[in-house]
Amino acid sequence: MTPTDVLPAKSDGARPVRVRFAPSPTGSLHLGGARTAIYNWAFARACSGSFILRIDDTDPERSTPENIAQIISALQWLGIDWDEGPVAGGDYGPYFQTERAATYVQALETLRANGWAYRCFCTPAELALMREAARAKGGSSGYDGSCRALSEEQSQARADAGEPFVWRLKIPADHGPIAFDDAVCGHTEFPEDSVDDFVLVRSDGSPTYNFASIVDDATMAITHVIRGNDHVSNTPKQILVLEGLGAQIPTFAHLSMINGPDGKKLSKRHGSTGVEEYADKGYLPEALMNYLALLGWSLDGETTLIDADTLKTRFSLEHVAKRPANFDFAKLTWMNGEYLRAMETDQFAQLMVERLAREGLCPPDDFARRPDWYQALAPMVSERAKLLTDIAPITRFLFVDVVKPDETARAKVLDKDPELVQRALRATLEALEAVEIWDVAHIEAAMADLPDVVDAKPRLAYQPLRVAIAGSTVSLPLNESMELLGREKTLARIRTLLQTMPEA
RNA sequence: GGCCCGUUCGUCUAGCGGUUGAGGACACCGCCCUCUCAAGGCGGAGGUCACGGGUUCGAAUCCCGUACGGGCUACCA
Repeated sequence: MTPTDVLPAKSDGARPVRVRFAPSPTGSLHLGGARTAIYNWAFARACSGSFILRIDDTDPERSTPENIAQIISALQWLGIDWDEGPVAGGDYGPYFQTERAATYVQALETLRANGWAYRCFCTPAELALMREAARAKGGSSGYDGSCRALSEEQSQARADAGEPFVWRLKIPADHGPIAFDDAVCGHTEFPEDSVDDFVLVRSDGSPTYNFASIVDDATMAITHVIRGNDHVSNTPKQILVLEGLGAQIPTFAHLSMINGPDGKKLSKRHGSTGVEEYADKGYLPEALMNYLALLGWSLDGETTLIDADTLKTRFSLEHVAKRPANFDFAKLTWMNGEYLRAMETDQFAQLMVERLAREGLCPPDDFARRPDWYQALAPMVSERAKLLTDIAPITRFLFVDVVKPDETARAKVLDKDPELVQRALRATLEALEAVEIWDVAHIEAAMADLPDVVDAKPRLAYQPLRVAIAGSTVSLPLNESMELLGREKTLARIRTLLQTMPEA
């Protein structure tokens, strides 16, 4: 097999769309990476193309199996599926760069055969000096190409003698500016002298990112390279490699960066930057995907709630914004609430039990044991929760044995008008003790005239009861709460609170 | 230093030369609903479209410059 066999033939015919997400596993999947993955995935789906996951692990120092596993599970959590890559397999593998050494060797062979590569023996010290001098002169600060002067014999002899060297790209002297039409940024041009003869293969034989990545894109027949804005300056280098290889040049689409709320680069300082942290914090994958999709892309400027199915059919590169976006936690959180409320009752109830069980408030199989109870509770909770982590605080009073009035309840209710509290609680107790059938309808009927009985405004008449059963001035609706709590517990809590009240 | 890019309400965005007195969403404020909190409904405030020059009958929309912000400038990715 000759090197060119692995390269797609140059052709003007429309190729089937193939895009890839190629994270380097030097850390977990962060928000920016997740958005890039979502755009690639949505684009592939909308074009009926293929979405490929490739692990760009050419940095041996920082790449770890743990990071790879984490990235994969984060993508799965988000609901992103890939047609080729780790787990999925595919015809263009392997999908780990560390397993693709042969491909890079072949690509280098092709480059050499085409006169596009040469050995460089310069030492790091020499290189540093060179950069310094170039920068002082005020021009571009790249490699000056001194090893180009070496003849093939000299070069080979020094290599044979064991002198360390790297392979550099030999950019044709009269090349001219390198231009490409970015699907997001539009026409982009780089002067030829702004790109230097960069390193292709390190002295240890491993390929650099700018070489391996684009060779893989070519051999994997990638048609659209959708990636972060930080790669714009790498693009001319990669195009040059493609030219040297005689390979087809894909369409590039560079996405703007995501900044923190303060407009500065997103970092831990702003809160969570890793996708899995959002799962822990109680965000739904659908909400995170929706939010991230809208951070730099819009469907029509009006629609804000966009589900995965819509993304998969309507996503397009044309509406991707050029400018960087600031991450807004408040909007993400609002959106999460929207998705929570849109959930089917049973589905939400299951999530609820999962969360409660995690807190030790109920057994893991509690939903199966009393589905009706949870189905009644679920809508009241989903209406109030913004995050999954809100569930436990909201419902805790239904699961614990005793509730203790919190500080606000003390100050604003119990201590404020003890006399009214006792009056209201006694009246409530009396009314509830008479309830024959313990359900919302009967409880409600019994409680309806409480304000008249205690001669207080409704809000004041009912607050003591709320404190008694929930220990708080804020709770789920009372009648429903009492039904769910059960007759005995409800009455017991009212009596308990009454006993703690000072004698009037 | 050099090379590239960006700049519309606090934030995310719509806008591709006239139909825009710049539209939507989050957040904020008010009212309604109401046993609290939410949810929901209604309404409000918030933008001299970074700035300065052009081009044009007409510019947020096209061109040039300035300022500010960002990226790259490694044998990192």
